[in-house]
Amino acid sequence: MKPETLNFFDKVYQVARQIPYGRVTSYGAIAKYLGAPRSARMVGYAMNNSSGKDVPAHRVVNRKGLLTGKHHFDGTNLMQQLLESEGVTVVNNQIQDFENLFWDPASL
DNA sequence: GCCATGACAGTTT
DNA sequence: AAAACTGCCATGG
Repeated sequence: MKPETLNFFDKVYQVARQIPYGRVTSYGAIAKYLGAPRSARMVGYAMNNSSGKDVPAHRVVNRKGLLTGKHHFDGTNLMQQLLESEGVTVVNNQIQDFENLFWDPASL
């Protein structure tokens, strides 16, 4: 990865790191916070490259609270396990009470 | 430099 | 209301 490329990704990583314990956020929320509400897909793309980083990708889900990125984790239910380990209830790859657990980066 | 892909989101049928 | 389609933007080939 080139240093310039990290520009966008790094921003995503920084925001993702700000996600409090037991909280979740959506790609669109992060993208919007970064000033690129249309680049929600890029956020997920960045997460894919977050391997080896301190980025809690398991706390980032789509706007519906669905664990769309669970496929990118090692196991099949690893992402769900991590969330449940933080006190987040997940059923059928979907976060329960998502609206209540939702964390907006603008809340900083 | 153009074509294809993707962990989303919003709009339309 | 549910499902399908398109738009968007950055990355990789």
